[in-house]
Amino acid sequence: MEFCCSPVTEAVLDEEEAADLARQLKALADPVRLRLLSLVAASPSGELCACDLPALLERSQPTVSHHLSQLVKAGILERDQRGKWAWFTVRSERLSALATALQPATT
Amino acid sequence: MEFCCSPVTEAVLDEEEAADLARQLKALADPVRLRLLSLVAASPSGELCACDLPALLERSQPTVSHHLSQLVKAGILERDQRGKWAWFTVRSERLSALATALQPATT
DNA sequence: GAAACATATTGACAATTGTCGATTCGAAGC
DNA sequence: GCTTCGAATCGACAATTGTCAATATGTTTC
Repeated sequence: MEFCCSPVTEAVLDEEEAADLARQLKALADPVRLRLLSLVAASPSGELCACDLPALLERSQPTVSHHLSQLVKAGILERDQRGKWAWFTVRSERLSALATALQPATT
Repeated sequence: MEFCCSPVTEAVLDEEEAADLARQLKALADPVRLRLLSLVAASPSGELCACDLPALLERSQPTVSHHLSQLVKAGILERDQRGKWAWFTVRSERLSALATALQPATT
């Protein structure tokens, strides 16, 4: 599963490209996950401990864990286990690839 | 409902921004709608008649109509009724705004 | 206005999703 | 090895979604 996809406005997506891009966009298309992402991205150190997220997001620990794994599975967040805590960072290049896929052609 | 949102990586999204951005991304997060979008965007004239879409997408007419209205409601496509046919164009500025919302900070 | 045809709406249904409580897994420290 | 505590998984449930067949709406032409 590599960096998907060429801009949607450039050429007609085939079924596979469309499915792949849809899968990644779906991972982002949830308010809790978007806030989660922005919390990690905007944190001073660029990383956040999972332990702080239930309070910040006002969701239960299992729910937060579920959303975290969705974002990791989609390649948007990266998980790093340090001792008993799990830390998360944004994979900017993946986010950037998605932004490019949506960017209209520079015509 | 205006152009949403500032980049997710720039500042922590509040609930409302997150919900609005999620709503728009959700409109894109489907393979049929992504192919639909790319068909319209990549068409030589920049527009496409709804009448051609069921065949191109291999979906029933009601299903295509459903997806079209999702994209229009999200502000990503624009509908133009000309006689008995409905023509669709991409609202590039909206797509561009979404791309910007995902673009990581230029750090 | 009646017929023809393009598109939207309705109704139904299976599949997926977001959520939480309860439980399990796993790593540190004793 | 046992305890502690952070995080993942399980089970359940309501809500949403993608799909199509059937029907309705709207526009053009006769």
